[in-house]
Amino acid sequence: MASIKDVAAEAGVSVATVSRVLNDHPSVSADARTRVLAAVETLGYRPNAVARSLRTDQTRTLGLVISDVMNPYFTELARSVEEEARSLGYSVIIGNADERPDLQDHHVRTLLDRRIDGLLVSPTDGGSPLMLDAARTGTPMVFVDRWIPGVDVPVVRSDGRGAVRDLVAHLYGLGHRRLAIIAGPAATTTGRERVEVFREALGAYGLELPDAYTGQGDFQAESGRLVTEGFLDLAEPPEVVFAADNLMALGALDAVRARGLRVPDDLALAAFDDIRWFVHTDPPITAIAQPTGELGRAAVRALVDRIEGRPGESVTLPARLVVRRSCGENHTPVQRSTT
Amino acid sequence: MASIKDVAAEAGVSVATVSRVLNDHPSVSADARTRVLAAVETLGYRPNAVARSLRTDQTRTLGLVISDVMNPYFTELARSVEEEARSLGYSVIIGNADERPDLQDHHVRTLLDRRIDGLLVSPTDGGSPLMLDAARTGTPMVFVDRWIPGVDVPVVRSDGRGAVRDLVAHLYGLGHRRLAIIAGPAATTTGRERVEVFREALGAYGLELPDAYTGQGDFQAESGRLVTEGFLDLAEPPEVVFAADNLMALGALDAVRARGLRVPDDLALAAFDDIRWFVHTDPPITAIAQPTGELGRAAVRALVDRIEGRPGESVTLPARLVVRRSCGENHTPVQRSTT
DNA sequence: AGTGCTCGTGGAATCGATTACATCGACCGG
DNA sequence: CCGGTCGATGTAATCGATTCCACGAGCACT
Repeated sequence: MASIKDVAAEAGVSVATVSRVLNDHPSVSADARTRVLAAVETLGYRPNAVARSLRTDQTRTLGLVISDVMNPYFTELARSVEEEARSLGYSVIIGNADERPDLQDHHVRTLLDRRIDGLLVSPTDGGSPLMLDAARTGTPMVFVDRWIPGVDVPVVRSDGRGAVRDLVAHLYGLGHRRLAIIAGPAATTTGRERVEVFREALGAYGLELPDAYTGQGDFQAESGRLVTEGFLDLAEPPEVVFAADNLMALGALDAVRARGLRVPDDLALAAFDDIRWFVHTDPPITAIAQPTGELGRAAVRALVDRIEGRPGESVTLPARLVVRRSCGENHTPVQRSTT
Repeated sequence: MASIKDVAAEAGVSVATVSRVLNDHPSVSADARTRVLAAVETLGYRPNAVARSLRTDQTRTLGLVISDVMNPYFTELARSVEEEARSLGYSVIIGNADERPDLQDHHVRTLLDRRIDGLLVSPTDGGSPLMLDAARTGTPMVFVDRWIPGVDVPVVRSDGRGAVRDLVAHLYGLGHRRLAIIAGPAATTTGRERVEVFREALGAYGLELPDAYTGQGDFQAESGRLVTEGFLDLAEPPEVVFAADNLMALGALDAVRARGLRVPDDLALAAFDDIRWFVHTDPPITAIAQPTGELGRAAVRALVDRIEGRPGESVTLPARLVVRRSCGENHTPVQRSTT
């Protein structure tokens, strides 16, 4: 592969001049410029990004460590992150943690080794020493979706409080009184928060969230299935299950089906995170939709701001309720959306 | 960030010795080794992968350019690719082409600039000069799922011939005679091939595939919807629609629903690519399942073989039919699977 | 004419690793 | 006791860019 030296030789100038042409530095003569450009063309020269990075100490690459690529929510997030990054002249390397802290650490480590300019993380846990360290020692960093409390890093996320309130209103209006939740891992902010918000919303209607109705999941489909089976085995099973993410909702659906029961008649179902497949399930699932694309874009903007020396602030965007048929037919005024 | 020089100073040895310790070269004294390791520890030193890559001319990174990350099939492929690569000591950078040749080119270019060790591609089109060039000039490369005919690059893919035959047998057994297909882009091998294989399988039953029953899609949901509407507008609409990928099947489902019709009673539906959501749609969708994970792993192995100087061969794995309810209740002997 | 700019250019240092080569003791066999 | 080998180590070249600095030419102003 041709290097800058070859180009310099071909054009009859020094490597310094070639570099100047390529980075369009002002003081290069028109003549030199055309000769260099011609040489670049004939040699099919492409600058070696590795060498450039070594010298300039910037890779124009962002790292994105997400909890689970197979989760459509994160896939969409990853896609919007890449799009926005590309439009700002950055590439992104995605690391899939699969909800495993060790894998998360592995990815953070290799990304750091590769000297990415900044890191976007949706933490799987409370934060390993490695990540805390990176944050402290000044690696530009932004949390997206989930975050680690007490760490001084901007957070880009959505606030589901209003939407969960709308959901509870919807459920209450439908006559449901025994509501259960499949929580996410307590180590994640979203895992904890969604339960709290739900409990709070129930409180407004004088309803409780007993321990028996609080199942512990891990954001994966299988855990949703297991927890739902537990609910169904209860002497007095809940009337509604609210899954804290889309995969656990899928698992819940499995569990209900496996018993020959039906949604919403035997058990109503709602989920946090709206994905396009929810329109096509049987029945279509009522969900809380996050502005996923906007979240990804905002996160990249915040990170790039940090990288380029600007402030880079936290952003919180509201989620909204999308009512479908999985909680029963709807006749209340809280309906907000469709499709 | 501490460099190898700092470590050398701290340990009281030369950088060469530090490097030797880190790459466990045999001739280093135990004493030097422990001192270096201690220094590494206290300084929290991590080797700069950028510098190392420049010197060794290898990045231990694979590039993966896929057609569409939002397609669950490719998401799963990407995941298995990353897993296998990681186990072999490589990282992977994913580029999402979104079925757009220009984006595909953009990613190939930046990956090449970053001097990735090898490239895994699922081409969106017939191949740009850039990609053809890369293949010719010796960049280790492997095609996965789709390929470009006439280019001397190993191909890892699945063969749907047998499964499509099983599908047609299943449909025929159910009494269907008017079968239509939503094809993928003619620029892709899978787009063309699936139509041919389908036509061939129909032929075995004395059935034709008229032009009117061959809709042109682009592997995206919207095109599936459009094509299906066209089919439904026909004076004599087909009894079955076979979508050449999962997203177009989703679009077809939309189209059928939008008219208040039902699957499979009014129109039966089958898809190439099985994804977990198909179990949960209404009705569950009959599909041809590729061994996606195995495909991804085999592709990585072939690529790494090439990179490390071993042959690196093409692999073809069989797909299989998974019968569900979207084509009508099944009483034929060809049923092969469940779940 | 002399001074001081600016402009275009090349030489060389630099980034942080790896590694060929040289050096120096120690040890071994004859 | 001496030449040779081997093991441990350091010095310096190298990878391919960017960029500081120096230099010379041309030009304007006094």
